[in-house]
Amino acid sequence: MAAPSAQKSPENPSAHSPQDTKLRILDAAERLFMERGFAATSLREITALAHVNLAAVNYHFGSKEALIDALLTRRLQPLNQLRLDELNALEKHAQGRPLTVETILEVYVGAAFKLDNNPTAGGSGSVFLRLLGRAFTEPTQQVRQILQRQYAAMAERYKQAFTAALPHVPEDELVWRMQFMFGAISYTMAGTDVMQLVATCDLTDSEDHVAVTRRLVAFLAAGLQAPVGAPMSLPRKTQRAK
Amino acid sequence: MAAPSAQKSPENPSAHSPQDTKLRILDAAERLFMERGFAATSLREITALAHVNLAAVNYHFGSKEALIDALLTRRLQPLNQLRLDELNALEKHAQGRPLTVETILEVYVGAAFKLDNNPTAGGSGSVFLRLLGRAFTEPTQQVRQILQRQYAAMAERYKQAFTAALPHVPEDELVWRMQFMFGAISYTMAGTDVMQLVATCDLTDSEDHVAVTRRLVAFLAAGLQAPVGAPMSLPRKTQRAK
DNA sequence: ATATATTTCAAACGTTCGTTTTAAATTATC
DNA sequence: GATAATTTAAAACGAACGTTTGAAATATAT
Repeated sequence: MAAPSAQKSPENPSAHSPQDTKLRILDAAERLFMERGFAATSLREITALAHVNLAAVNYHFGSKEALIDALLTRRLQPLNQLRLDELNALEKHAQGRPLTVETILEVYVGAAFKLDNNPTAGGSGSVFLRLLGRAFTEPTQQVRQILQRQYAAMAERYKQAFTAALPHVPEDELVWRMQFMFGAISYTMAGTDVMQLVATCDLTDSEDHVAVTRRLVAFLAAGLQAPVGAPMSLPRKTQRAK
Repeated sequence: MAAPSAQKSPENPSAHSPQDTKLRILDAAERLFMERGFAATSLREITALAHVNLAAVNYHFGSKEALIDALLTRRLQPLNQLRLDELNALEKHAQGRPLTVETILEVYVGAAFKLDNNPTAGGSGSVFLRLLGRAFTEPTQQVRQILQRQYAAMAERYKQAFTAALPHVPEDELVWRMQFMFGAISYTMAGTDVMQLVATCDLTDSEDHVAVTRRLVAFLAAGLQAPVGAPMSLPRKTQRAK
């Protein structure tokens, strides 16, 4: 049985508290899926990193697909629940007065970073956030369905909050702007610095978290609040439209 | 030899003008990579859709990796070249006066849709744009390198144009906002409507192109022009800042 | 028309994949 | 401490993968 020296790293083969096999698999899979994508990661790589037997995945989860499902759900469910709870709490505290766009955005973006330091992963850092950013562009119907299931209610709730905060923006326009918003956020979370313009900003560093959040919120708030109409034809300054 | 009945669809097995095998493979691969991703698409599926022999891929391109490279380059090179040319032409026409943010954005986004109706693909529609949106979050180092190579110079050129159009935005802030911008654009191009909020907006329809472009440009222009500093604390309306 | 180069084709290569199997080891229950 | 249930383990399954091969077919050049 060996002394339970309690080294929880998935890379440590010796320490193996009983029945944490599922967690070890989830953490290893999370990391490898983030680094290589779902299709390009084999169960053999996952079980090797987790130091468990190959058959353990099919025993504990049933299949590779079911593993992906469990992996996404265990993070997304608490994350989007937190987003709902904090928005509800803020609106309750505001007592009828509409929230500002910045406040809503800060709650939405901030929730991702709050759960990021979750001890569940044993310090897996922002691994899941980067995986999530990529999952949004995943072609497989399975992943798409999981994301839709996990995001539908939350997105509808935030759409409602944005509607109250942006009375001058019609619904169809708001839906598109939320689409743009999700894109900017997901892309930022994924940490794919397209052209190495941003040298090496480590999203794991919590100091960068608040700085990026501030920049992202300012950008998105201005975009969401942009004047509606036909800004295509305005020759120069569009600032004072409407 | 059969009568050259000139049916160019990759799905037609009968018509097979000599030496268009490479094009048939590229078009079929483009579509399947878009629908299922790079890793999840096999060469057998590609050659079956293209109605060519399995070995043709390795004969004409060398490997699956080289096929991906050729596939991305044949679209990205003209696209980003067009973006550069049109921006240069506009600045030349402006004769020293700085361009507006909207103008720059319209050129950048519009170029993608211009080349989209390219007859090269035999009417493949917006297949590549959706593939491109996903390629930006691709984990493989190979794809990352291709994108960096194709985007580096163009992004630097646009950064310069934005700097002139946004004198009040410091460089590090601009780099981040361009990052957000690329995210929103890529995500929109990928056509992944996260939560089916947008019912079924077909990006192939050219009428939607201009509408989406107008919305996207308005959103991004406002975001790029957002007031800098500490917008976190502003309580309500940020509209009339600066 | 003959010779040369290029392209196509069917078949097979060795490897790796997700999954299953069967037995051994471990844990829980009485 | 014996019995039952759960978990781990090594090995193998068939299928699908990217790639290679060598001969047949086609195009090109002389």
